[in-house]
Amino acid sequence: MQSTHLREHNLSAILIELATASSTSSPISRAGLAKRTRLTKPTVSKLVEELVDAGLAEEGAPLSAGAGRPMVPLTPARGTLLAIGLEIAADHVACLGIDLSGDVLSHRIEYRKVTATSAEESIDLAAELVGKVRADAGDLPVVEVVVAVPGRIAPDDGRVLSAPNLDWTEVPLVGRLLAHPELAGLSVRAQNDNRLSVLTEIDQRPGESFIYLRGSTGIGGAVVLDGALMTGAHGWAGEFGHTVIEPGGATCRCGRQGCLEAYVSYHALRERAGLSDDILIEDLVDALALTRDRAEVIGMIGRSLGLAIANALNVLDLTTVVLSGYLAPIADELEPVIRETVERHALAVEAGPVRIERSDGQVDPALHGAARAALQPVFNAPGAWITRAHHLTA
Amino acid sequence: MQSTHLREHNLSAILIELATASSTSSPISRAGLAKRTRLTKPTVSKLVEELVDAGLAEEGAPLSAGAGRPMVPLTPARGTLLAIGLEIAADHVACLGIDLSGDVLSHRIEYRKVTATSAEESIDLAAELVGKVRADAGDLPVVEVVVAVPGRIAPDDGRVLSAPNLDWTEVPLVGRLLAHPELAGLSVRAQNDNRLSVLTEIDQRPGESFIYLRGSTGIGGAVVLDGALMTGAHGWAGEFGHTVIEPGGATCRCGRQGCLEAYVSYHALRERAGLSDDILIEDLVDALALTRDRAEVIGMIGRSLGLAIANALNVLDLTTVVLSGYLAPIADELEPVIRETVERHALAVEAGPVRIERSDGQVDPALHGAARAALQPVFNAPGAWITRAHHLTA
DNA sequence: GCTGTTAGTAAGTTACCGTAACTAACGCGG
DNA sequence: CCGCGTTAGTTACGGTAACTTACTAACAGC
Repeated sequence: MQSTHLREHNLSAILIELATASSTSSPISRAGLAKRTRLTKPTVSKLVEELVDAGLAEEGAPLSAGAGRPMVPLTPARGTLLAIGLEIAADHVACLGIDLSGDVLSHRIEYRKVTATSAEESIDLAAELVGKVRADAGDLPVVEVVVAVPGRIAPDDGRVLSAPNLDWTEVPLVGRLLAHPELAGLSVRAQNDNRLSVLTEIDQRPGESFIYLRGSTGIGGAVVLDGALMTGAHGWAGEFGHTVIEPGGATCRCGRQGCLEAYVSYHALRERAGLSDDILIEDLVDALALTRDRAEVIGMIGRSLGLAIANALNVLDLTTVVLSGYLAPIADELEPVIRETVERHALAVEAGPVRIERSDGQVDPALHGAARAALQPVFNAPGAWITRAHHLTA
Repeated sequence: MQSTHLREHNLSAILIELATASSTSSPISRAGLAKRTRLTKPTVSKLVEELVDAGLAEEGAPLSAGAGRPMVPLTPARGTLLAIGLEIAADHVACLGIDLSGDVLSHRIEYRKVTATSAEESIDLAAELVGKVRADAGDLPVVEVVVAVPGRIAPDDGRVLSAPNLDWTEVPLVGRLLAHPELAGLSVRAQNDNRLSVLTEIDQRPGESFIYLRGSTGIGGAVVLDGALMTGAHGWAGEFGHTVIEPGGATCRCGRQGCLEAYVSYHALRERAGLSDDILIEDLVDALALTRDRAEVIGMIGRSLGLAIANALNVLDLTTVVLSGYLAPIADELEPVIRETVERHALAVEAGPVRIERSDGQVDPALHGAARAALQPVFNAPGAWITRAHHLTA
């Protein structure tokens, strides 16, 4: 490592610590940061000064806590920069602008059947929303734009390879977005919506390791190790949807047999119960419970998930599972079934209890996750951002 | 990070780069190290000088390669320190002493049925072997002693919780080793033998990500991400032996049903074919082929492994699988069967080919891995080792 | 022998962080 | 109400690691 990078590293460590502290517990002081980062007080003071000057951190009013001089609480600055999340989903296009503190500066959403229009129209609409959000926020410097798409994305150029729920194949998403004046000169990245959803969960559980399972039209997921999202060779580590839970079992839409999604995805559950496709994902379980015994429905979903989870736990040796999407509302019902199945199959439980928890996430985790992902450059390299922002405003 | 740690970090980076370069390709020069580590030439020169002075690196004779001044090749020093690996297996106790270059300075092995004697006797024998190896190597400063045990180990105090193949339960292995004069004052750690085996494979594939499967009495394994062994919450991430490949299937020794080990472990295969337990692990497949069609045997093993591998690949999104232990000699036969099973079940193959490879590892990977693990402190903190070694010799 | 090229060294500078000692601002107890 | 202990934060200074620039060393090819 070069000595120049040392400062950047420490600056980043301080800013991250500052953000996690003020989101999980209370604001933190310079002295507190010094303890956490193991840097000395003068060093922290100097770096914090730089962050405050650059509009990345804010001092609050001195706060007394018992004896001693009151601390000056530090928080991530509000309203000084803009990180933009975009979401293109089957039934809506949305744009969210947040600042470094995570506060929402603007939220624009347009409901429409994306499948009913061309991909180009949807992308143009998205670009339009970005323009409105930028205007709402008062033309703050933009860190990055991250787009959430329910499909597979080429890691090199942000091409959407395939997004079945949008009826998209080979759509040059990022390329077309960049062509719009609203996004000219910005850094734009595209990511799978499931992988972005988990970022909001990582915010809630800093530094933890867990398996994330999200039920939507399919079953998405991710693996988080020590607070870092695992990518894998092609960027879909933790996509549990096509884990085989029954060799030679039911045929899945992917053509294989016995996949998890062949049993507990929205489409599989709906079709096997003979329900119409007008039914909303979040109402699915309630609707199924009308046709059959609710315990039976929950049992079936829980056992299928349990098998997939058990194998994942065996391979990864983790102890926490977080249920999200349409699984979150029924997490408490599912928990005993999943637990029983996991304990029957997973070796890991011998070492201690497995925790199956409900995600208490945002309304739209993919959109929020995208916006949060768009903040990353600032947290990873505050110094670089400071010089960049300086050039942008000058 | 503190500025004091910067030097240690760079020293470590240089030493590691030096070791990987001289093991994979040819020796490397100061200028080459500067390019790889992105440090400047003067910085590298200074740090290399420190390594050479401390007996961690060696200069070779100048070597001309085309135009320009010939480079001075640098290699890890040989014969200046001792890292000790111990192995306690069902039929032998072995000790291996290597230096920083990986050269074997001494190898002592005693064949005996460890189950036939008490745990204490075996540990005493191991300590004795350590003494001999230290004498063989000429009383060099010892970095660390790492013990490979086929069982579960308490991470805090090196107690063996259970080692079925040794008939051990609750054996204070590290504690008793430390009580011997041959190991007085040394740093001693115990680790599972499968997890140590993979270290030799990591040496062969620096920086790669892969799944490692080792067939011995059970099916052990590990997950390697970017050259780093994944640990998991309890240190057994990648233990594929108890992955469920057939819900409600054959009963395993662990009490669960349908585990991989219930199908393709040494004991499972041997017992189902009605063979005696005198048969060696490496001869098992040949012996099975006498009772049945060889293709049938290979097919059965391959399909079972394939299911477990497919699920692991789905979860981890990796592309390389390395077969080791008794699986290595038959890897070429297994490959088509595993490939076919994996391609039928794994989603990851859609993005590219899955490579199923044979480990061309050492004769005794666990022992070599243990010795290599005992080198780690030097690579991780060369500066700390230098001052420590200075104290030891003074 | 000249030139271009690559390896390595030397001297001086920059810059980051740590140490030590200070001031600031509080609560508390006499 | 005034010191005293305590915690927060700053100032001044020094050490040290790495970078910059400029050099020498040693080769190949013409």
